[in-house]
Amino acid sequence: MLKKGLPVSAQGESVRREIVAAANRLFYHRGYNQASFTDIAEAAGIPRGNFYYYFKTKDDILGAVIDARIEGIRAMLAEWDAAEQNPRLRLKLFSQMILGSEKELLRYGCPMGSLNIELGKAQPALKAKAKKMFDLFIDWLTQQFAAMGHPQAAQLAMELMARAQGVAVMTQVYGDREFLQAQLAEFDNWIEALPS
Amino acid sequence: MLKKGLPVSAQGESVRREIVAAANRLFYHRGYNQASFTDIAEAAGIPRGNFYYYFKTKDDILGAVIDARIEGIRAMLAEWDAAEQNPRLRLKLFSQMILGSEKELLRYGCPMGSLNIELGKAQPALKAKAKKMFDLFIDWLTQQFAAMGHPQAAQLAMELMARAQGVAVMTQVYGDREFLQAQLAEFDNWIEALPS
DNA sequence: ATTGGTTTAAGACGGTAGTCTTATTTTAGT
DNA sequence: ACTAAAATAAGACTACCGTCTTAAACCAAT
Repeated sequence: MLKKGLPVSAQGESVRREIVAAANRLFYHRGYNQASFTDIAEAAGIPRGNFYYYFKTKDDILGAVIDARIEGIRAMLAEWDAAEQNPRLRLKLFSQMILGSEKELLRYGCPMGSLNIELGKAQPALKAKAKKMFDLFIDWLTQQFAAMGHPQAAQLAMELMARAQGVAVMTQVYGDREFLQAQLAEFDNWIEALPS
Repeated sequence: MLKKGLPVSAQGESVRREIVAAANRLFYHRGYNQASFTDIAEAAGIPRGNFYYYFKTKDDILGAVIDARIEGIRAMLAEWDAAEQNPRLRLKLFSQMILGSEKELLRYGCPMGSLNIELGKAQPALKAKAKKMFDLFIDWLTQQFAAMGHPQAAQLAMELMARAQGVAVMTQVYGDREFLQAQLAEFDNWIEALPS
């Protein structure tokens, strides 16, 4: 028998990816603890019992989901870096990304923020993994502010991320897309008004 | 038999309040869906089976918890109104309140924000109740900004609450009390700098 | 002291959670 | 075609979830 979670053939790999994709969606839409194995199996189109071949525990699935999200974030940030040299314009790509996920944001909030909040309450080991998604953004934002010659780049990054999270929370709480759009317009103004 | 949730004697009332207090704490610390009847019963010091006498369903308990929280918020806002006439200084009471709950904020995030995010994902009826906590603050903040003669008082209220929520999220994610303190100091500066 | 309603206590109930075992089918290399 | 590994499928298992019933204990009013 094979070590769990490491399918060998290409088709095994693709089933595994389907499970992760379905779990990713469900963890976001319902929350980690409210998404059951049965839910994920149905969404992925595999029988419930087949799970154990790919993942030993639900926590392992979350681990794989977070890894996939991290990979996605890395790819997105690399894309932004390649598409735009000017850090100010790169920051605008960040705000455009948020606007682009408007619809899901209204319904489910920020996938990083809501997951971290849920896990932070009583699942510290899992939360430590989930925090790494934030680290990627914070590091990237810090780089942009540093490239603009700002001495407190890391603090600015935290500030901007906090504003984004706050907007995400209030947007979900009030289901208010106009608030979201207005706040993102404010982001852009703030970015343009940044010194240097 | 008596209509559930309405004990008659004083001691029945006090047991009911203990249940609500224990549930309140656990819903905050673990999340609504992760806090079980068994947990609450243990914390309240009553046998599990005794619940049904006071509450028909878990949702009913949450309803009572939210009512209690709303009552607490109302009382707090009334206190602030009584203690301070100047709206600018009232807003500082708001930021002081946040600082005062620093310790729990670091561990569990904002009790209003985290509950709304959890319920917003897949329990719309319960979330609608939870949103009312936000309404109280938003209305109060709007009143203060209006008293300062600001034409866009409601928008400012949403903005300030969004910043507070964002700070709460990042504070919990990074367990960073210095960030919290620095951001609250910024709040105070921002409040002072507000035009009349 | 008895009665009748209030409160407490214990536990049964069906359902579903996550986990795990086992048997069968499929696949790829020879 | 045969074989050994990989993958699928079905369902058993324990534990705990929220819900609900029932009987005993308590208590105040007569």
